[in-house]
Amino acid sequence: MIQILVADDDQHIRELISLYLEKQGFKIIKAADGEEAWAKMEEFRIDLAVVDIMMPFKDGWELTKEIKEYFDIPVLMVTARGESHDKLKGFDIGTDDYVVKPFDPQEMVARVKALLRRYRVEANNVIYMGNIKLDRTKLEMSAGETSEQLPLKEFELLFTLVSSPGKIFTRDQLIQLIWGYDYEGDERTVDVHIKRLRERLNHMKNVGMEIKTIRGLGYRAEGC
Amino acid sequence: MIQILVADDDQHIRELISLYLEKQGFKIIKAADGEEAWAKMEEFRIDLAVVDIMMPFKDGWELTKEIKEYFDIPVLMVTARGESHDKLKGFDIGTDDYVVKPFDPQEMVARVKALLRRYRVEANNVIYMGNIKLDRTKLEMSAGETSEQLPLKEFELLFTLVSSPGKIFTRDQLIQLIWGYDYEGDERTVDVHIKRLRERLNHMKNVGMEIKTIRGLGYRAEGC
DNA sequence: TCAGTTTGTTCATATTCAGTTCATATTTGA
DNA sequence: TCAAATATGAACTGAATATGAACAAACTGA
Repeated sequence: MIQILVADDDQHIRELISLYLEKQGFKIIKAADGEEAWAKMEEFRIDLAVVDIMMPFKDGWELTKEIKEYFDIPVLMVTARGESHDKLKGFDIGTDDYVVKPFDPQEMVARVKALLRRYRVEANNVIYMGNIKLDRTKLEMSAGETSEQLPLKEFELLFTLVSSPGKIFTRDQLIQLIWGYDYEGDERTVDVHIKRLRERLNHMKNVGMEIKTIRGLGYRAEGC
Repeated sequence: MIQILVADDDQHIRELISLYLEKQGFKIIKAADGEEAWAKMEEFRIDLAVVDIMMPFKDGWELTKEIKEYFDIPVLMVTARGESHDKLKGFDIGTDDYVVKPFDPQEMVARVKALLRRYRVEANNVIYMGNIKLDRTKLEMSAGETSEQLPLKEFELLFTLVSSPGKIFTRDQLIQLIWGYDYEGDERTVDVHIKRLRERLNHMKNVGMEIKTIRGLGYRAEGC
């Protein structure tokens, strides 16, 4: 069951949002201000948060910042008209998308679904990073219109890195995870696969990510 | 607030465990069988699960496996005497620790705390000082919007200093801690790394801390 | 079955850069 | 003021990584 936190001090809007989302089969946890919203975040396992900017006690910026710091979930912000300047600020602190009041409920629902789709490790076999999509069932990497099938090892390597963006993997860890603990071969094999992956990522333009070398440690996937 | 799931079909044991854990200030979410436990996992944000092996509908193995697949939390299993063979199986699927019935509630509490500590410590790869944040998994230093990746030695040096703010480290101590006791090189190497760190900290504005020289002794991290 | 292709690994070599050293300047405290 | 400690800039070096190519193994389709 997907659970969504709706934080808005205006009861009407709160109910409106909840109504439409419930119709989609989501379970809604409601909060009337920022403090309450944070309390609910701590209590419930939340998949996505819809956050109004203007709220008593703790405003939407503050709340979103805290959510992003402690949870790895998408946040949809609700802004009033004329707060457009703030939008940037919102994205900086990790908002994923926003709607402007008054908004079309259908559009809001669409955005929520898009965010869930984007964030979801769809059936654990599809993950996203930057502009690329990795489909494990097809060993396929795609970006925009182009897509390409990768050799098994290369795919697994990329998939592993992308499954924890930012995390540094040592060669040893990668070998354990992909080749298995009893692999006898050379650690440098990883380097070669990394090189080939980089070539592919270069040929695909606008991938929005790269594999970075952490000298002395290993590799990591990084947005760019 | 730390929230713990207690899954046991025996009401007495469930209450016993809950009682002792509540006394420690934890919030307890209770479940009487595996299915219910999973439902609670989905509903609440759980920090740790205490799981009995023998449960109706979905046994402890199954439950633990699912928990481990979808959540990154420690699981303490409760086994009946004579299930010792199964213990291994339990560890295979990712149990972190177990107690054997009948158990000493004090011991159970101790194990829960140890698990929380262990998991926290492992999450202790991030420390803060002033306005900077140091993420050891990424070798990353960030302050506000900007962040930067440091070379290994520089990072370890900064991390060491910041992990005990105010404490004076001699060059010798730093070398022992970072380079190892068998380092043969020059003590002055520390100075150079300190210098480079200071350059970085200067370029980052508003870091809220500095590395101070204690003439004749060494260095320390200081708020400012 | 067999040539042709793809994938995975190894190896030899080129390149890079973090870490160190060193020479010199500056600061500090008595 | 002076000697000792520390800061600084720059050059060096070697270990780590990147790269190109060759080889081996597995797979493909006729």
